[in-house]
Parts: sequence; structure tokens; C-alpha cells
Amino acid sequence: MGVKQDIRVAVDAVVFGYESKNNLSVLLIKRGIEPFKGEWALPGGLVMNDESLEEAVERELKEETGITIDYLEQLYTFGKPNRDPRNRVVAVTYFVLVKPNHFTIKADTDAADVKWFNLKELPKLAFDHQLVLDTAKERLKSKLSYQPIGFDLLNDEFPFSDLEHLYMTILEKEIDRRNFRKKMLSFGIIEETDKIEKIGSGRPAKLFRFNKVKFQQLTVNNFHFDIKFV
Amino acid sequence: MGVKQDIRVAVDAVVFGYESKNNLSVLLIKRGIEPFKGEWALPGGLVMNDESLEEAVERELKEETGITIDYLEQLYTFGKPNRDPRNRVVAVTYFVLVKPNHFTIKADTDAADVKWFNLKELPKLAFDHQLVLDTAKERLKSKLSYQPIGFDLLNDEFPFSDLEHLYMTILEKEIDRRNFRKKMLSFGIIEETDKIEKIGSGRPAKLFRFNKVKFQQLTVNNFHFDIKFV
DNA sequence: CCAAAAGTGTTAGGTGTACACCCATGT
DNA sequence: ACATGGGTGTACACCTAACACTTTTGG
Repeated sequence: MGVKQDIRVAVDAVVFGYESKNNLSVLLIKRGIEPFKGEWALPGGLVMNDESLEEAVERELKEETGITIDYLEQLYTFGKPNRDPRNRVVAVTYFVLVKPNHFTIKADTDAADVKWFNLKELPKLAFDHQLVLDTAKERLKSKLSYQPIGFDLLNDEFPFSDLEHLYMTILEKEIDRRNFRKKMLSFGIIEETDKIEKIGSGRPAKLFRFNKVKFQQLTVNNFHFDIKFV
Repeated sequence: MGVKQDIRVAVDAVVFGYESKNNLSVLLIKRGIEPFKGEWALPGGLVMNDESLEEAVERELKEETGITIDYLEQLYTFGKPNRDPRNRVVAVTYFVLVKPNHFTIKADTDAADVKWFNLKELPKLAFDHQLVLDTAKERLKSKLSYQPIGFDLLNDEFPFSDLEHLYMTILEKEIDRRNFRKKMLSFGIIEETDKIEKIGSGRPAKLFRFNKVKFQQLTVNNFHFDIKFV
């Protein structure tokens, strides 16, 4: 049957965070070891023999970055020979969202440094991680329109304008505020709280909350979240 | 750094074919070796050291089934420990479509037998392949609505009713023929040929053809294939 | 002339899109 | 009173969904 298989399995994560108007970021670590020592890369590492792929991602993110995961799904598996200059490595990549609340970062163990980078100000990335990131950006962009994942990038209670700006930032287009609000509210999955947030100038904003339970009930009854713009 | 990693990487393919009204099938092979010897499983096998994942799927499908691939995309990667009773195996699975023209099967090498199974009459599957198949069915169902993949399950020239039946079979719902035809034709990506097919009873049908080039041109100009039904 | 499947139009209701002014607060 | 961002309504165009009869062929 030919030569014994000699391939490693790794997991890598693309972690997105959103802070304010036009500030969509991704979490990177500065590599402490060769290859690509000193360059920036996606958090990740080899899978251990007895853990699942998801457990591996969660472990690596905890070890390397200390963030709390709000949303996680498998992204894509990259397996071309020569992705890694040392051995052949097949990388199962994951797509992760984090709410601003959970941004807290601790740089302990094997990562020399951890940092959020605005997507508009990225450094050169190690390995084929730019390709992975581009794949994740596409996923984020397309999922935003047919799944309520935007709420995993905002705190539990948020002013409506944050949601608007989030959509405009990710989709990279202008959206009519009135139509956006109307459509979003028409789903009946967002509820008004009795709180009000005053920051900076202008009229204070009511805070809203995503009702996940309501969304799941509706989904069972054949409701489809769908919000598109020209 | 603990114990050396001991994980194998395999590829498996879910190959769909469609023949006639309500006849959506998947290609399975009867396993010639342990474990699960004599049971039915998805075609697939271990990845060789110097081939890409896609090359591995293509090689396995050629070796084991002899079909011609019309559409291929990565499906999902299954990596729980204990999927395989012998070693830990991470399986990168692929989603494949085949036109009726390309159904030709040859059972040569390591597969004891190859066979198309109607999705309504499936045997028990080896490993976690039922889960893989279910994932592929979902993918097929959802992609059908926003990508023109249905045409990769029909011959190049097809009567309109085949397309209708294909959609109804996969989506498992009744669709109004008049509205379906109107909407499908309105995209301008299907053209009439001057051929006519007479089979069985009833009025003979014009044959149509999917214009892929036209579709790609439109896609560049921000056209989105989208065909949904209540 | 009957059976079988192909082919075709209209209407009403709902949804998407475009668009502009008033409101509440801090300075 | 002014600057800043929050909050709201309407009208028209377009698309969706519901629905039934005629045409062409073979037996």
C-alpha cells in the first residue's frame, strides 16, 4: 500500500470582533517559534490525539488568547502539500465571533504577543493565513444576510445604530437606516429594553436585545431570517 | 510537548445522481475489508503524502467507482476521536454531483461492489457515514435555492419538466409548474434548443440548456440566482 | 376520442425601495 | 440656538402566489 501516511492535523481560528463604527477586527498572534518566527498568524496548533477538533480550537484559543467564544463554526479545511515548510499539515479552520464584552486578552504561554488588528490595517500573515482570513471574511459577509450572527459581535444590549453600522461595515455598503430598522424589527426577534444609553452628543438611544429563544421558536415554524440590500 | 500526534487523514465523497422523477440516488461501495466488511459505505480512503485533498477524492472515485465528476466542493470535516475503530481518522468529506450521462460504473479494485441507492431505500451505513450523508443532503437542499447546481444533475439538454421534478424531489415539496418555469426562465440563463424529446405518452417536450457562460457574466454584474418556494 | 404530459396569463396582495423631516439631548 | 445623532411614515414599483384551460402527441 505504498509509504506510510505522514500528515499532521492542525486547527486554526479566525476570530472576529467589532467595537465601534467601522472597526471590525481579527485576533492575531505573533509567532514565538520558527517557521515565520516574529510574524503574525492566526491562533491555532496541532490537535491532540484524544480531543475533538472543536476542543482543540477552544483549548488553543484559551491558551493563546484568553478570549471567550460567543460563536464558533467550522470554516474550511486547507490541505495542499507544502502549506507548512516543515511537514505536511492539514489545517481545519474555524470561524469565531466574540462580543466586545469578551475581548479581554492575556498573552501567557507560547504566543509572544496577541493583538486585535483592524481589517483595514493588517500585517502580512504567516503560512497561507491570508487565504484563510479571506475565506472567513466571505463567510461572515454572506452569513450576515441569512443568519442572525451579527448579534454575536455586539453586547447583549445594544443601540440600534450599532447594528446598522455593523451591517454597513461588514457588507461594505451604505444601507438606508429607515428600511433597515423596519425590516429588522419586522422579524419580531429583537426586543426593546427599558434602558437608554447616552454617549457623546445627540439624542440618547434606546437599547435593544436579541431574543434568541423567540428566534429558535420561529425557525422551527419555518421562519427564515433574511436581510438583503441592493 | 506530550505524545507524538497519531492521526490519519482520509477523504470521503457523497456522490449524488438523479435519473427520473423522484429518483435521487447516492453512490455507495460495499466494503471488501474490515472494519465493517460487507457493509455499505461512502467511497473514500486515506490521503497520500504528496497529493492534495481534491486529488485524493478524484483518485478514489476513479479507482473505486469509475464515474465522471460534474461538480465537486468540500462538504465538512469530521474529526471526533473514535470515528474509526482502528485508528483516529479525520475525514475531509466532499460533495459531488454527477449527470446521468456519467453514471457508468466499473467495480474493479478494492471495492467489492458499487451501487446507486435511491435516497429513500438506503441500507445501514458504515462508520458515521449516515451523518455525513445527512450533512450532504442538507447542503444539496440549501444550495439548490441559491446556486444553479441542479444543472449538474441533469444532462446538458433536458426537458423543463425534469428540472421541475428535480427541484420537487430534492426540496420535498410541491412547486407550482407555471410559477417555477416563469421564474427560472426570467433569469435568462436557460436557453431553448431546437430539439424535441418524445418519450412515453403526452405532448413532446422542447429541450433546454443551461448557459453557464451567461450565468457567469451575470454573476459578475451582481446577479444572484435565487429561487425559493413556500 | 381519450389519456397523458407540455405549454401558457392574469390578478391581487405583499414586499422592497426611495426618500425627508422632527425629536431629545449636551454645549 | 445649534450641533449631533435618534426616531419615524408614505407612495410607487415590483415581485410573489394563487389559480385552470388549451395544445400536442400516442393509443
